[in-house]
Amino acid sequence: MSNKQLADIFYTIADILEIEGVNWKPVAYRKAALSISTLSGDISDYYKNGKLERIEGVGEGIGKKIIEYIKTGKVEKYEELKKKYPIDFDSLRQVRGLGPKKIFSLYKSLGIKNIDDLREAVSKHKLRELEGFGEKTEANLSNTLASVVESTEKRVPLGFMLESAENLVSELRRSGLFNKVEIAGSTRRMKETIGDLDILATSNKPEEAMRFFTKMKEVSDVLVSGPTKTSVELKFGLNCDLRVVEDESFGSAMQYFTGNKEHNIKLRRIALSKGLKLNEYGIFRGDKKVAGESEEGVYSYLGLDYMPPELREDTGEIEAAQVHQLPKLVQYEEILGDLHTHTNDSDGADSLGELVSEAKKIGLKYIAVTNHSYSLRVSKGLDDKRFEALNRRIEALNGKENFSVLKGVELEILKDGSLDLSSKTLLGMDFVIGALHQNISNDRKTNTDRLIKAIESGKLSAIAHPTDRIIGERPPINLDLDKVFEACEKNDVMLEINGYPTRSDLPFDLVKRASKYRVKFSLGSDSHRLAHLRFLRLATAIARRGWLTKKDVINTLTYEQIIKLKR
DNA sequence: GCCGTTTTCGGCCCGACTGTTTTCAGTCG
Repeated sequence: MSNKQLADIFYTIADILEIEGVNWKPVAYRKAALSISTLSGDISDYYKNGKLERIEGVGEGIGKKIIEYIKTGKVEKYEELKKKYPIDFDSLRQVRGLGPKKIFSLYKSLGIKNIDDLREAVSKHKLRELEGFGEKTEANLSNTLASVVESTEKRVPLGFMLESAENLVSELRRSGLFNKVEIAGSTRRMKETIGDLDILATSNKPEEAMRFFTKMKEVSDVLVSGPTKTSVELKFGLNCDLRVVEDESFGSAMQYFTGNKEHNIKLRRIALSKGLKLNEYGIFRGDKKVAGESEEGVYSYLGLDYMPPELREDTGEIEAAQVHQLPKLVQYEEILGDLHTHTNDSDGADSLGELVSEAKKIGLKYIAVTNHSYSLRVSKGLDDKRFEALNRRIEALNGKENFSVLKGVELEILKDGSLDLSSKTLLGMDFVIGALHQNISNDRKTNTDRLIKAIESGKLSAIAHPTDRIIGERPPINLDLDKVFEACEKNDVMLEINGYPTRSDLPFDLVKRASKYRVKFSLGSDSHRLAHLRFLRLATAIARRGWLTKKDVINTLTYEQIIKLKR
């Protein structure tokens, strides 16, 4: 049972209802499906807590079907519809260019039920005869099918491609063909993973500019090309849309293409309720354009405070902006140091000296060196004695050239919740991050009790990457997070926001949830080599996406202030 | 089927591109 399976059921119900010509219900089912597939916790937890109808797009009817699914593993309405239309919508939907109408048309005329049937029909050139299809469509489908397997759900962690994206934009700017070029979309919102790259530009020579873009060395294929919109496939494994708009519409276009979709839809509803029309070209009263040149102008005309892109997820920011209650988010420049790094004393690639000089170079004021403790053998964890020696080396470096190093450890929390180093060693540390790395596939209570025992030890400064998820590899471990947050509040233990791209942990929605408790957050890059220090920026982005302010984040404190926080 | 400063009925975001068709339906974001 999973959120995704349930979401797929609702997507399929939506597709079938659309085929049958039913109005609006498909919209409702899709909306619910989207909400469910992007939920942070398991859907059955929402049911247990009586919060099903708090999920956006879930009302009485869909709520009943969710309960039916949780209790029986099935949704009767779905089973009925599937009997009538035995089509594998889940996989066919993934094929670019196929929507419910075309899928049904293929089924009705050729009996195509799944991807294999489709492959065969395409290879026998059967599609070109069908009404509404043609040779071009058949050829496009043939191309798409060749890559359909690897292309499904290929979201990439933001941190791994942010620099490439920024380089691409710099290259466009250097061409001299554009007036403005900016990154939009989920990259601008600093979402933890991105599915494609959106770039927005203005130009006096749009055709020439588009041609330049399609010929760039980073481009491997051109998917769509028009005067205002061009989509390409990039060699570093992402699709990229470039849109060119007029300068006078740049603000509303930035707003529109930054999203997210739900945020935009809500904005348009607000515009409608004020007798206005909002689109990517501006705000219009009748035919008269009343805003659109700047993004601030768009929000302010709708009676809203300006919202930093990181907040635009439709998780309450619009409502807060209406009553001027948006938080003043922690700024990237306010982060003075990195509180999670490794050297080659455990599993890092570089020496203490190299790490320190690189950190200084990029403008940090301090770092905590937090190597692994003894029991994490695969990472060459240090025992009490080796930490003692390392800490002497750190002390010798300290305070020189306006830079400081905190003596730290990423400490293994053992199977029974006890700690991996002696109390004496831990008391000599400036920053202790407790972590679960091993024996983590236990039940919820076992995991939660183990972590809480460590939190109550009085020896921890923070919990490292609290959910332990690895994006694309493994789901979060089974934990009662509210109990964990509560224990952190009681025992003055911080929560880490780990900016390493495949961790991004805590995730932003849980940061927001945790901040309802009186807890502080520590940011760390989890650097294992010099180039990783840049991931501190991503941890800051998650903090901002989780609505944190300067006072919530201890990396805004100076070294002297942090060591005074000692346990 | 959902939802509410349009509030328990009557709306539901909006435009670009493509391919097929010759004025538009389907798909996508």
